[in-house]
Amino acid sequence: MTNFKNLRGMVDLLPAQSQGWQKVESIALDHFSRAGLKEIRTPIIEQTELFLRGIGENTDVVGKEMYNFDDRGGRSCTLRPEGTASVARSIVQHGLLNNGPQRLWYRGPMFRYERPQAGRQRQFHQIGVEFVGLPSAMSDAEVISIAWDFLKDVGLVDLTLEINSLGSNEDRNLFKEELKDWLNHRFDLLDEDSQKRINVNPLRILDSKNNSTKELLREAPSLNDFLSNESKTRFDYLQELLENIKIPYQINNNLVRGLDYYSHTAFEITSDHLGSQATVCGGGRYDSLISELGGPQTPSVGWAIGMERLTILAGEKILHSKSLDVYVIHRGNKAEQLALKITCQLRSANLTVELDYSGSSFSKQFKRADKSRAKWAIVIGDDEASKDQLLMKKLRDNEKDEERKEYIFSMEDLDQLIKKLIN
RNA sequence: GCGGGCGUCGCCAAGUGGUUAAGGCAGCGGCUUGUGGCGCCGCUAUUCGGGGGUUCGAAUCCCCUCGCUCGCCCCA
Repeated sequence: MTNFKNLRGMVDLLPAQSQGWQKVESIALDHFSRAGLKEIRTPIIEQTELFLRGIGENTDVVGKEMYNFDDRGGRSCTLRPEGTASVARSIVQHGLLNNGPQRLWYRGPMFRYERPQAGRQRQFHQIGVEFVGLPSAMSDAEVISIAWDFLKDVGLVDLTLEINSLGSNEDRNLFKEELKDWLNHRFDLLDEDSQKRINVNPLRILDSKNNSTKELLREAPSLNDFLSNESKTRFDYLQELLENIKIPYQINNNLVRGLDYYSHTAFEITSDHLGSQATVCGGGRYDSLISELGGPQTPSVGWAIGMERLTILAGEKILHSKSLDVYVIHRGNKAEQLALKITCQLRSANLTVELDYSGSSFSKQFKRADKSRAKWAIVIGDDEASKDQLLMKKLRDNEKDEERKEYIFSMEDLDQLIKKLIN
């Protein structure tokens, strides 16, 4: 076998899809720049330790999904499974916080060794936002609104925003102990996964999908009841803010999320058009991540959107590509030279131009011109070339014959020609 | 990592053990060596994801492997 294939879960983005991605990305960039965000680009490889510390050793992502390897110097390296830890690292390393809070966005490939599924690949792409150094509930609301408006603008419908408060670290630790206690008293009633999690990550049991565990958990203590007054007030205020800017939300007290660094606000935006991987956007507040990585205590909030899932949802709507203005048809040696010349000139006048390379009959070239959906054809053959002229013909206009007009231009009259093409 | 379905030309597919692997779309060429959107004609898989096995004979049966897909876990 001499043919090569892509590795499992590593997907080629083909020309048919790349236009849709570009469109989505340009909408994102537009939203980000209007929100005053700056881009940050970090390497896709980091030392493994960063993710162990940042994401948490007991999370699934770290425990079973990372691509790790030793480099030639014997350093343990990891292909980043998410963006936030790297961004936090970079901010601390370069002392960006000395310039005040950072409002940033990033995009790029992430890697997780999982079984591929619809909307899930081993190399996948996130576009994300981080507000670093801002403690207020208002920043939570703003960050959520950036995601929400962006997704709406891409044309997504039937989105649901779910929010929850995980409380402060103290709230959560108190609750964890209480929950562990409660669960241990009912150990035998739990499913196997949940039993394993009791000591490692009891919070995750809360959004167990196991039916009998779900049933049992109805009676369980709720994190909500362990929130301090301060945390509660904060969460209430966030809701008030969201209502104020007319972003509909649902409270989901079981929304915990799988990365250890979250505190207070956690949120997800989901769609029921995605199959079982319903989350398009996930995020939350991470007030202790930066200090965990050796920086100052820095309250922060952010989210990430999965590009694969987003483009699945955006579907056809987004795929309209820029249509061609001109298709250049030519035949003969002299004509060829003029054809290339006029193509370049039109492009520098900002027109979209495609040049035929087949060298086949005019009839064939016209068929291709028609198929290209260009508005105009420019024709250069021996006749035109010898007179330094070109012929321009209007294509597919209202499907009416009288619109198929032809015009002859001399190569000198470029300005007139362009004017004709643009109107 | 676990469980179910699937894999025939660039795309959609028929074929389910017997000597030549339908068809449609797209592509290319011609009818029409200088004029398009229709029509007609022709060409395009020594091969059925890959490897091995069973058989006189396999795309069709078996094993392994790769990939896709759905669900679980988890997440974007």
